[in-house]
Amino acid sequence: MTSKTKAPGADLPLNQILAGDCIDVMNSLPAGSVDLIFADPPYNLQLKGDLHRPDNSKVDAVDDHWDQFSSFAVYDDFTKAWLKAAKRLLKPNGAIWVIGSYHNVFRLGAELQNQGYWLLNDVVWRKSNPMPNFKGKRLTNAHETLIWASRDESAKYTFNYEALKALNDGIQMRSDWVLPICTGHERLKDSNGDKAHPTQKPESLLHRILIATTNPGDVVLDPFFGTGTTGAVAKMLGRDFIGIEREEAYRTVAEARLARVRKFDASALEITGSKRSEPRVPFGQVVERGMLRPGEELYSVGNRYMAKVRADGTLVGNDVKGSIHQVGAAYERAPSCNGWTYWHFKRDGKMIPIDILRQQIRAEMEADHARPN
Amino acid sequence: MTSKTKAPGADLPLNQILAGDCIDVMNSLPAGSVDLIFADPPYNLQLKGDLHRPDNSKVDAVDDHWDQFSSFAVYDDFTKAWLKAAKRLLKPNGAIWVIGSYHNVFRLGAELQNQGYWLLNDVVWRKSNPMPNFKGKRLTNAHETLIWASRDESAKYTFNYEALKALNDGIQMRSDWVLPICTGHERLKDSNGDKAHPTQKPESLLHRILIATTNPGDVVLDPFFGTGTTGAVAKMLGRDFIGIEREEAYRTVAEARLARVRKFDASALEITGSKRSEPRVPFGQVVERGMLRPGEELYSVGNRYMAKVRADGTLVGNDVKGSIHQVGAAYERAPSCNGWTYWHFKRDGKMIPIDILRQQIRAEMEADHARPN
DNA sequence: TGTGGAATTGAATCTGGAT
DNA sequence: GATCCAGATTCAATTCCAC
Repeated sequence: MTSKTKAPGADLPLNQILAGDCIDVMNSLPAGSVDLIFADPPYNLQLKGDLHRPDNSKVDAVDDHWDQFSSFAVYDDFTKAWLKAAKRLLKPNGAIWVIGSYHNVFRLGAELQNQGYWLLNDVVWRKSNPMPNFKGKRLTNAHETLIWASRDESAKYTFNYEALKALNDGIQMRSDWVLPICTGHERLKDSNGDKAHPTQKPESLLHRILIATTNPGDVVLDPFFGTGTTGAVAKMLGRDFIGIEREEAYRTVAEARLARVRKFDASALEITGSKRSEPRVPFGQVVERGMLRPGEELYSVGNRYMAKVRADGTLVGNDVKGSIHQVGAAYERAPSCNGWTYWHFKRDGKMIPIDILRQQIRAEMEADHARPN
Repeated sequence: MTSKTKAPGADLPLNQILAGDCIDVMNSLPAGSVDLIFADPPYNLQLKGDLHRPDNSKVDAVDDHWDQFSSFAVYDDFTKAWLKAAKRLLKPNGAIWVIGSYHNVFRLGAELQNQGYWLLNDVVWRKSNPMPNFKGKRLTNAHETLIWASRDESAKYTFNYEALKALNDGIQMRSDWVLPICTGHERLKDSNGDKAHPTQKPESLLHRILIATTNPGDVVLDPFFGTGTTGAVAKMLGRDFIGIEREEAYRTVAEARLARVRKFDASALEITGSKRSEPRVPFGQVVERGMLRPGEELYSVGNRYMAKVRADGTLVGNDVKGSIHQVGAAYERAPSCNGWTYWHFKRDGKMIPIDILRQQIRAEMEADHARPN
């Protein structure tokens, strides 16, 4: 382990996991010594009873003691304190990433602003495989929010624009990132075979963050280190890290994990490869976008049947309601039907298949993806 | 314009644009009279003199000298005031949507929580055609954030789950919505041919919001009405609206726009409903009507368990007696069980779920209800 | 060893009406 | 307000297991 010429404090405990409360530990480190902070603080979930899936299995909820706060005021005090300690540690051109859900992220963002951090972007992690909403009472909670902020308005923060553009097939990176949640072999297990940490983040997320906003040799601090995803990716990418973790069980898992990591593991670079396939277009989008109006009549192939569009993107015909596919199948007494090619709308006396509209939407998406700059 | 019997205040100024400051106007309206609020508040922190404290005290100009902290405080005062006025207007089961970007949305969300609104989801509007980032210094700002919250934790808010699922081709709607920004003929122009409003929202966004969280006849308030997207979509979808707008120029454009809008057919506004709203059928009715006889045997899913029907509509199995749900739950050692789909009876050697019998009874009730007297 | 179907699982503020 | 209880409710990815 070499001391860094860039670092003001040569005594910086690099590439280690420090035990203890993150505020105390941060305050013990030299000011202005860290390039980037990644922080995944407790979300302050306020869960009531148990939640069961439709098959009656029980959801393994986040009920850990470290996520319990008695009020927003207590949570805000905690947030104020660690953000203040974090700011002191940042170099003048340093930056921070925080991640949260709607339970806590508004409080994080507001306090960042209050303390004079300068918000650069909010970034949405769109989960490709989120947990569904089992009770049908809300929207599927399919994303988390990250906030990227520099130490203050004058900071000359690091942003590797071209590297991110390259990661995104040559198109500039947007503020919404589609990445899968952490599952499979990447998900660390404890000795019982249960998940070692309830909220382990995927390496692909940290990979993108570190590629975007650090350079090799930078010092990355994670005050809520958990099972050490930040440290693992930092090590792979040739960045130095400092982890802080209060729970001994997490530290143990993280130490073992870090020992297994190899620097510049080429496979890490392939994690975020983009998949190109024809995107699914729900018929409802055609209605929402006003390409067809609720009440408008659609006609079947051969003009034998008619059905009307409803505001929720279903069709209603004679005694039949349902999707474009279901109503088509019912009329034809067929087990299935491709509604996109079956149904037509009239324009200037001509019958036009609704698939034209889907192609228009796809063309827009394609044009957007291919737009230069 | 008809007065609504549902509304507590028959003097509610429905389907109009009210001129004036939104806080003053909201405070002049009767409490508990609005089903849904959609709010797109200004997020300009440069405060071009258009924000003032609730007590109307003059705010020191911030355009001459950037003072971040005082400007946040002023913005927070403004947010507090209008959210408080909004909460007073909501019916007990009412809800609110607010939209913002990273400049203001964290302050909005935190204040919603502070005031006791109950956050239901944060929703990401993922723009399919955002403005690119020209300088290459940050990520393309390709989304805005909406927050959906009920008036308080106990509110029985409206959520048309099945309709949204239909809009999304049969898969439950997620918290990230991909919709294009408002362009083309939908984008309103002023007499110079310039865009009439800098942040006109697409009708598709309001369509989804109103389908999701209102029913026909509901009262929707927009305190920052602008060019009236909320009113236009509300009118199309058979909802009543109240708009508040301070700027005469926007009111003029909105009035003209609303005059052009036509309501959709009633049949087109019918949406896919929830099973919860179907009438409850006691299992005892199945026995009373002779569809199953006392003593008849029912078999569980997978044919593993058996129970006998008793004359009072309960079941008796091995050491278990009770409702179809209770006996099913006991056999499965599950916290609950839907007996209607769990139990099957035999006819001609085939296993048929007893839910078929419930559907027959419901169909009879339907036919009976529809029969003219 | 391959393949197809069943089982498992993930940061969750996840019911509602009658009594 | 607390309690009881009918009965409605899931998507994608991975792993496990039977054959």
